[in-house]
Amino acid sequence: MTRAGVTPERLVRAGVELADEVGFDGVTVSALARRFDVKVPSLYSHVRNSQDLKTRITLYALEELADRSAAALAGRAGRDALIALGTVYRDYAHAHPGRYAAARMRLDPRTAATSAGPRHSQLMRAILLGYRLDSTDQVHAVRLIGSTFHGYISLELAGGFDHSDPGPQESWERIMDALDALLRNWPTRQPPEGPS
Amino acid sequence: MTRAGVTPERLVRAGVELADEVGFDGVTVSALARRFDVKVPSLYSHVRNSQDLKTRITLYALEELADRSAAALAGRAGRDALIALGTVYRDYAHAHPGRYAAARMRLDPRTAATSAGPRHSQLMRAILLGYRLDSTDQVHAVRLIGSTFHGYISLELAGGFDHSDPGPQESWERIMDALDALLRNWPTRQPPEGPS
DNA sequence: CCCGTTTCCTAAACCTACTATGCATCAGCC
DNA sequence: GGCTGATGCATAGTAGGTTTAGGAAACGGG
Repeated sequence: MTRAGVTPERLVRAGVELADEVGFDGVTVSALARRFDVKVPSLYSHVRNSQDLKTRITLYALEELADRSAAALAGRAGRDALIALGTVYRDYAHAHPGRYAAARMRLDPRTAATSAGPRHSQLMRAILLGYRLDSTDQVHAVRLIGSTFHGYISLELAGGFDHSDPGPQESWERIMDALDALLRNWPTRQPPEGPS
Repeated sequence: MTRAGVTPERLVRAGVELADEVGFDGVTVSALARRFDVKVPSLYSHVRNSQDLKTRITLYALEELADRSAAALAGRAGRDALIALGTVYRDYAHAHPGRYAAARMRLDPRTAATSAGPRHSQLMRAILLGYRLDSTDQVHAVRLIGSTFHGYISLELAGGFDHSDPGPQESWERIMDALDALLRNWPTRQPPEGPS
């Protein structure tokens, strides 16, 4: 009975790859045990339960995505920064759909606080430095950008743009343009009536 | 052995309610059988399998949401229409999170084509009649609006805005303002540099 | 009233999560 | 080199999910 060499770290790594192959929901203790050629209960020495496993995968994905975001944002501001961050998210979701799904899983507040989540908020906020928004508008703008990024990626991955004409890449670029224009010209309050 | 009176329609209705109570993922044939006080295999006379059940729930939710959207859009245009549609989506997601999740499930192309999905596209496009966009920009604008709506609702439901200050209602209103401003002033192409 | 259809059942095969428990192996110490 | 304790992995078993096969009982039309 030679040992398979299971460790929590290797489990998470394998879980991350499994997620990209079969989807985050397909990450089960059983599937992971098969991958290690080990019986299911053996994994419970290394991971508390299925939830714990998924949480670790989520934390891994959040870190990885935050690292890539930080790298992409270095030295960029305004429109460049906006597009760079959006592209990192979108590329990550395409290359690693399981990890992207994992990164969206809700964490309990205590775990979330020590995750890379706050780093993501920081980075998102950094984009706005290139645009002149007062501090209360910044929160709203961050939420708008986050919503649009996530919404677009989510719909695109779900195949929502598959059967209509302009490719998703073109729409993405136009939407980045639109967001940039919006941030440069953020409406002060209830905008006036009539044409511009 | 008095009959329980299970029909596909009643199953879907119950499944829809169950989804709102325990989440769309919690809709299982077993849970539904318990709700009807009937043994699990009995349901397989009325529904092909678990996937079929979920598809039917999705179709129901898509219809219902399209009906509400159409009602809300009647007689409205431009900014009013934009906010009305967004509010319908968001209110629906809050009141019926399970149905909203169901409505986002991917359908196979054949089923999708006969679903209320196309109606949703139509309604979304109708909003843009109040704004002057050329037809290629319309597709991009529809995708932007859809992404932002879905992204915001998704993040809000996932608790993403729970632990920071301005309430989600305020951000939502400001984002509707921003979208309206953007649509009234849609950037023609790569926008010029420099301040506005 | 009786027969066919429908509705629901039991039984059983197979998946996943998880717990309890036990044995084998490895590291370190004498 | 052999003992000892911690660790790695296994077997066994509970519990709940999906699904198929086949059978009995209720309902409804002739």
